[in-house]
Amino acid sequence: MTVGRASRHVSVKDVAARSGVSFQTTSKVLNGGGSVAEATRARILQAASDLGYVPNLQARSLVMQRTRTIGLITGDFSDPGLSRCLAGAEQEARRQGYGLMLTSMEPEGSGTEYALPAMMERRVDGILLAAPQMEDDRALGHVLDRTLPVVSTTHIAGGGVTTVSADDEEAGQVATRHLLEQGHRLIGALSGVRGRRLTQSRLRGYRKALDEAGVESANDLVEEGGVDVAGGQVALRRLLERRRDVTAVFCHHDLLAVGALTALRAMGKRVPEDCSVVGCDGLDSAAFTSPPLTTVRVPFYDIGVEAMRLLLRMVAGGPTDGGKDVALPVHLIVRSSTARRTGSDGSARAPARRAR
Amino acid sequence: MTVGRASRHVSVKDVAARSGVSFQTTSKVLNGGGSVAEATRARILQAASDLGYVPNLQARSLVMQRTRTIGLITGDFSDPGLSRCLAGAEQEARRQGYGLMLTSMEPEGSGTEYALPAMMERRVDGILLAAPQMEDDRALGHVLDRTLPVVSTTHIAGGGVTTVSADDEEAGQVATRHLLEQGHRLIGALSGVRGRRLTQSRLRGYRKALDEAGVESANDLVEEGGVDVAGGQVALRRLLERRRDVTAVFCHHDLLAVGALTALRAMGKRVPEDCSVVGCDGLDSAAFTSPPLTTVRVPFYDIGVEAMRLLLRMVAGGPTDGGKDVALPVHLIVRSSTARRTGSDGSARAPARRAR
DNA sequence: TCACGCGAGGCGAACGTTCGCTTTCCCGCG
DNA sequence: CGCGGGAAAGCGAACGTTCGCCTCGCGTGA
Repeated sequence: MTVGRASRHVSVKDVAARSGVSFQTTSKVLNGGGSVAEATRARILQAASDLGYVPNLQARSLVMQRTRTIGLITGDFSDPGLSRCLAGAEQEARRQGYGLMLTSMEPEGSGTEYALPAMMERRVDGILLAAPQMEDDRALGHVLDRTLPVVSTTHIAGGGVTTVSADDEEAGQVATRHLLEQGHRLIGALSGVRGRRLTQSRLRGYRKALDEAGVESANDLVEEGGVDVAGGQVALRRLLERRRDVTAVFCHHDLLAVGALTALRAMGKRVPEDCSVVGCDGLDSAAFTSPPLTTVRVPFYDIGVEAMRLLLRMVAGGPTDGGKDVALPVHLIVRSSTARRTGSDGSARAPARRAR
Repeated sequence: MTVGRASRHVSVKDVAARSGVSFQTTSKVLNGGGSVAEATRARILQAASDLGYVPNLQARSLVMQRTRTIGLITGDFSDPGLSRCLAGAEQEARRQGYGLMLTSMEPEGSGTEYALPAMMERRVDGILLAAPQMEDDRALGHVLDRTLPVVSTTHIAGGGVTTVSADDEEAGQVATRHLLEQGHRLIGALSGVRGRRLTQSRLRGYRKALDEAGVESANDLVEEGGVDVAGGQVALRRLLERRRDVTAVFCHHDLLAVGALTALRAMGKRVPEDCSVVGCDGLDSAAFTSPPLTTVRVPFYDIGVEAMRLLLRMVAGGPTDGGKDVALPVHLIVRSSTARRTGSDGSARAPARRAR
């Protein structure tokens, strides 16, 4: 039950008054600069702690022309991958003593008009973009102030923006190779949202692996699954309607794979005996599907850390090598949703290796 | 390839110079205050837009003594529930024109020493706490400046902090009642982290429902499952070792339920024929377990919205009715992991009602 | 003895705003 | 014709810092 307005914050002047020096001297002490007698230093420090002095970063930023704050523009953080990435970014920023201004955008992409101005008004030192849905938002890429350091975890329309992400082509390739090694020759794919860079890369990896092995990579082997489990279900159905002889499916992300798993079960097909399924992303939950999902682990957390690290380096005045693209390695996690291709009998069960 | 440091930001003085008035007049126009001739107003506005003027919120905050910024202290946002809640809070803050300073804390609870000062230095107008792991952090509750509006989504040790959360007791009660209605009489529970308020509330609801029905609620019917799927698996095993005649289990959250599901399958038990399972939280993924999980939906998003709304009301100077507790309603979602208790034959399959 | 140097601290300005008060000017009314 | 009043704009101060430069006084070397 607080009564009135908060009592005024204590400022450096208050501390100065209490220790009998000018406020500038106080400032010196509190930032470790200048030469101050040991006695007065101690007196000031004491006064500051007595009064519970908390420096005002607003004022400091005003004169320093930097806020030690990074703007974080993100999409939907219910997305497990994104939120891992955010966690990494946040932790790294914190480690380096930076604050984070958070804005998210609606799935439909609205919010750009709000997010950018909000960050600019607050004079953030740099911007970290982690919003897949705005990779083709031309306005954004255009509006983005070129003088402000920016790093993105997705490709940005205008180009020229530094990017940190996973090696998505490799991901597609690794997943597909795994299926090929298991003897599969007719391998379908459930893709993510068609237009996205991410989707294109994973698709490219998939095709590359097939080509390497001299195996068919027809267009009607890939079906767009979109973004969620339900999308995976209908995509798998459609794929199997067209090509019922498919023995393995590469899903562009784990949610699609979950959809595929449930759809297959509903159709009375056994996984992996009748059809192998491999996912991508390596969500925690993928370890607990039935059967546990073989997937390609994407280091979301590290992407966040690395992106933030790069951004802060740019902020600190490092070389603004615009448009540099960093790709982090991925790796396969073999569980039990994939197995050697069998003849008509479903005898061979155990997959090659296993991991958690 | 940007060359030097960013060219100075354009300030209200620059705009003033360009339109031939004093900067104070410019300020007047830009905030809509005071009386200014229509002609000059237009001229100033034009100049501002020509120059691409962006107001400096730091400076404004300095004189206004408010930042229009809320500090958000959160736990692990990989937690789907938490991240939904954050999404709600973010959206509501944005809607009301507030910015968000984000800090998260490590699972072990470290970070408090960092988070609070970081927020105070930046002079946030209020703090939204959404970090389950620090509900028993005495230091926090104590340190928390009583003059600063604070709302939390979990109980805070010191007390006196306004709280917005779900009606967790009701959740436990609803879930358990559902099982009772299905004819179950020996109902186990897999609890969350023992010490937590949340766990205690759900447990209380569970016991209340059992008592109402005059059914046994022995202590050895509840097993601590902790926080993740793996925890759910071992907890279920332990529970069934002790009481193998249990026909239904109430899990304190969906991850535990997933663990229970996989453990039951591994033990060769069918769900729901041999054992019904009901979860809690209503995560999206619960719709895609096998079988799809009956669960109690917790309105995480709304909790975020409501908490932020309340906080902003306090910030705006509304009554600081300290320690008020808001509990949002929950509701049952019936899927196929629960069914009527059967005799020894597993004939009755279809659950009462279904929903997605 | 005197100038010089240096340690300790103060002073003024600047950062980009908002806000209240004053000045100027013009118009209308008594 | 004089005066009050209101619209339009300017001015000064304040918010809480940092920073460069100045001043003071004391010890020291020539």
